[in-house]
Amino acid sequence: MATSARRGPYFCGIDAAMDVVAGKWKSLILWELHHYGTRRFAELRRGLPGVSEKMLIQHLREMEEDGLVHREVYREVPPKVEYSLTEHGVSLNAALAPLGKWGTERMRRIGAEKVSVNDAVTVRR
Amino acid sequence: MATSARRGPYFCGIDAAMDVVAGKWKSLILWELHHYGTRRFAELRRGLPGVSEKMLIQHLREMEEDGLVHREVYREVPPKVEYSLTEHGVSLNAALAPLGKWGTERMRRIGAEKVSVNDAVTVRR
DNA sequence: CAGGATCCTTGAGGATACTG
DNA sequence: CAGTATCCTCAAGGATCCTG
Repeated sequence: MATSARRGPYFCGIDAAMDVVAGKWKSLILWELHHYGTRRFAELRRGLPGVSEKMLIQHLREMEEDGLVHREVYREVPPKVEYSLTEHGVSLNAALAPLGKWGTERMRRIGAEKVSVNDAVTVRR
Repeated sequence: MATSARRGPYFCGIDAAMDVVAGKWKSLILWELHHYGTRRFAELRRGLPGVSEKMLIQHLREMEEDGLVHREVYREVPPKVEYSLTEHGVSLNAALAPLGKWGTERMRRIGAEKVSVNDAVTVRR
């Protein structure tokens, strides 16, 4: 099994929350699922420019295991799987909002660019 | 120079904030400095059981560079250096509060332990 | 006391190819 | 379409020793 959250022991609440949010794309997945309500695998893939299939599925599995994401499988051909947030996922997303605001403000302060879709793939150091 | 924040481009505000908070001990340093107002190097070291001197100074330097921490040097013998939060550091700490609350709630849900001082050194995988 | 300088381990994340 | 399975890179973090 791939790496998931430690599930403690933790130094404090932030430590416990970061444990679940850590991972390059998790906060983005959270945002995407919150924004669209429900998303298929390929849709998420397109929504997160630069993510590999491996990392996407790995993060989704971990978030499912951590009770943030619900995975709904439709037994059809071709396969169809829909991801959505659980109530814990929704509440985590809400708890992240102030941090997001702070970050946006910081971007303005230091004059940081937003990543454009075209160079998204090569953008992260 | 050791690794610091990317300073963009970012996908979103959370991305930008996480960039600055990432690092194993940064949120703890933030909390410690906020709680005590001002702390010396050795005091921080004792307050963060398990941190190495290298990581502590590295994180402090990065946080200083990112405008979160103020470093005050007293030209005495023996040396004395005091660290404190800038107003940006204080506001970041405030923005982290809801996440901390969420994490505390999660710890309660999954029955995670708080790390005790004695096993703190060996606790993180 | 408050760091610097080095060397080393480990695991997150990436690239690529394959499958039910 | 929605994943698996491998192999590989690279940098965060740890251990240890040294210094103004």
